[in-house]
Amino acid sequence: MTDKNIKVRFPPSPTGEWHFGNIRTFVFNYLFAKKNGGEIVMRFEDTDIARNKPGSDILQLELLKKMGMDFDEGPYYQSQRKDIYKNELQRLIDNGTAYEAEENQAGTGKLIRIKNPKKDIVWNDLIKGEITIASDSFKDEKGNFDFIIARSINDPLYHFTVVVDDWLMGITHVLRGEDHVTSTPRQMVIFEALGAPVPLFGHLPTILSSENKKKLGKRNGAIPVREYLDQTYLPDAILNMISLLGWNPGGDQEIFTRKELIEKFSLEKVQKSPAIFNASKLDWLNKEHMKLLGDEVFAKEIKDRLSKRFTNESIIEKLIPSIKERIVKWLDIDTMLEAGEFDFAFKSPSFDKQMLICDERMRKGTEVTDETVSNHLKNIVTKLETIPEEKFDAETVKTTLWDYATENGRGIVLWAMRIALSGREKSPDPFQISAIIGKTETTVRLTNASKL
RNA sequence: GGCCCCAUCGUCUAACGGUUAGGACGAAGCGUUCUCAAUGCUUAAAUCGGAGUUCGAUUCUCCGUGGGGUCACCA
Repeated sequence: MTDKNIKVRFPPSPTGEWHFGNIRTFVFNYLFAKKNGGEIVMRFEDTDIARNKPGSDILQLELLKKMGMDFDEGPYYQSQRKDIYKNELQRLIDNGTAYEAEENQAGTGKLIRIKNPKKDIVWNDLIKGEITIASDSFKDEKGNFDFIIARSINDPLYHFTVVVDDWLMGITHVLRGEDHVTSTPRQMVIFEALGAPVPLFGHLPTILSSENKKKLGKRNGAIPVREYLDQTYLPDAILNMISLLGWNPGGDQEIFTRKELIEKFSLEKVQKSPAIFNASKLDWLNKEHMKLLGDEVFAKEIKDRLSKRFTNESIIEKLIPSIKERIVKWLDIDTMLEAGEFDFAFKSPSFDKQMLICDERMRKGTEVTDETVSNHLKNIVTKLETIPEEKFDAETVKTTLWDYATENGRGIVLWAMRIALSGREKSPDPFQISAIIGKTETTVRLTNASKL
């Protein structure tokens, strides 16, 4: 079911970077357009020169690209369309729906106000249903019912430029944040004055900050989406996360590919009430999406990152499985790398001999001396000597040592072995380490430790 | 405050007017285990309140309460 006539828009103002609240609106427009075979127009609303941040349009475009969200038309810049607005403004004055009022504050001309139709304005919101707002609500503090649409004939304001553009660009569906609900009747009045068809409106519930449950914004710690990308969260995981914020196709499924999201999206299933962004779910989703990528991608990411510090490729290769299960995002590999968590694989550890003795919890009351530990390590070496070089894998090492460890206290024996091999309190198990570093290195490290 | 919108576990949410109100994240506990992870199992956790309609309301209506949005010569 596609409708070639559907056309939506992305209309950001270039005033900074997007957070989840901003991009969520674009995601829903994107999903809606893709689902229905519609088109997307990109348009920068930069009529307030004072608020614009130079370069942020580029940043926003880059983010869209990184997220894999494309558009079909534009980007337009409203600042380059002043002639169009001027003509339309003049037309409204001529047809009597708007008029020039008092001098503006800047003293650069006369304000243009639009006549209040003095009626209830009703529309059927795609998400919220029928909404009625009386045009009397346009009244400002000074009691003026006719709201301002331009500072002067050369200086149009937001409501006016939006309407003119949506009309001229053939926008059929305006999907935007709930914060625009009260500006919708004003814009409908402008559409009417222009003699333009009114598009369909759908107002998405706001995303609230977990901090103070207010609309997400720079003030309450809204993190730019770019930072999540920088932290190597997957675009598809972010897309999945955002989509589920205020929308759900109706079942128990949580993991959606981009394709599935597009297939299943529908405005009817959009929630009416605001949602709070929950970062820990993103971690989980990201992990799930990494799994979807497959083993080769894991291998490549891990190799690329480890080879920045280490050169022994066969060891890097052996490290892959144990890394794979520990990470939530690619950046975690770098973090672990910097924390020295992989050093044991490439060089002998140095550690204090106290560490070889496991703590009370593991030795369960048994007295352990340096000497017993030393003997255990020597015995382990003796047993490992019996394994042929080519059969020195984790499984074989384990079966070779298991009974001995069990008889003498697994906590005592295996802890000592693991420390002797890794020098770390937290690491993969000693059998895996042995397999990674190989027979020779294993026996050398164990022997050295037994002499401490 | 006026106007508009909304209301299910802590969070995201599911449930033709009939379900022991389901799932997921997170949390807790247990199992496995030498550690950390991972994994498996288990548990706790919600229909805002009050009327009404109905044989029967999470679901429909009204009132209350609560939350959010918005009230610029910003967008």
